[in-house]
Amino acid sequence: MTPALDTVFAALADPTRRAILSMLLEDDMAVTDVAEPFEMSLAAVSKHLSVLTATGLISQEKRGRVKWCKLEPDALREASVWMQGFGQMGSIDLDAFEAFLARELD
Amino acid sequence: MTPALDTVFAALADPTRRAILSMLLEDDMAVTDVAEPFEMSLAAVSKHLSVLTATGLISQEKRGRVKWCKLEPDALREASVWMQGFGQMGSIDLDAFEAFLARELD
DNA sequence: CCGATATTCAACCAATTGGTTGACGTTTCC
DNA sequence: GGAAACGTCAACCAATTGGTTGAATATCGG
Repeated sequence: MTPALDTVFAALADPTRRAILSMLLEDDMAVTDVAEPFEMSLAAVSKHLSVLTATGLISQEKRGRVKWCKLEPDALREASVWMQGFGQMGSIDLDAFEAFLARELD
Repeated sequence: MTPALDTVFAALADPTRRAILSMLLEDDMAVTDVAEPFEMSLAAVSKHLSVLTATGLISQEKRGRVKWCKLEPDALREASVWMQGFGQMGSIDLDAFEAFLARELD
């Protein structure tokens, strides 16, 4: 089940949540470490992480007393495709785009 | 000035507004015509159009007594690029991507 | 077992959002 | 001039959001 566009875009509308996603691009992180750079309570960051988890943009796994946060970039897929329906990307052939990616990432 | 990611994503989070953008992909439309398919007041749709205008996703021009709404897909650019920083698209070279587009759209 | 660490829960609060209705200003047409 | 069409404004409302604080729950290390 791909996440609904509503919730994905709503999740991305908050700068704190976007920053968290960027941080997780580097590596998986514990909740406390995610919260460290932000000037808000740990509880607030915990809520943001709940939102991201609910939309599927991250996943959380508890190991011992620490809960690890992991980026789930696939959840961005549907939203990304939707956006590509507009503007310069309007007439891209998606298969050709895949092929391009395959070549590029080789 | 490219619109802030905050406002663009927030604008896209509402299904009515996304539907409006899709409609405008076909052609420019008057406010009344935009509102027609929706089961809500004209005033409500007018508000949605104000939000879209404020973020730069559409522009509005009044000619006579009708106000025309026009899609401004460039406003999606920044958000689209941001999203491309994640997932399968993580390591794309943007210049190569542009070149690919140029070839593709030729 | 005890204290420290990691995280969430619950209650609360102010601000924002998405909708309503009714009145209002323009422009058009007969 | 006057009615109808086009659209916004203003006031209001309920629900959601993003934050706070303080208490609660696990888990770890000595």
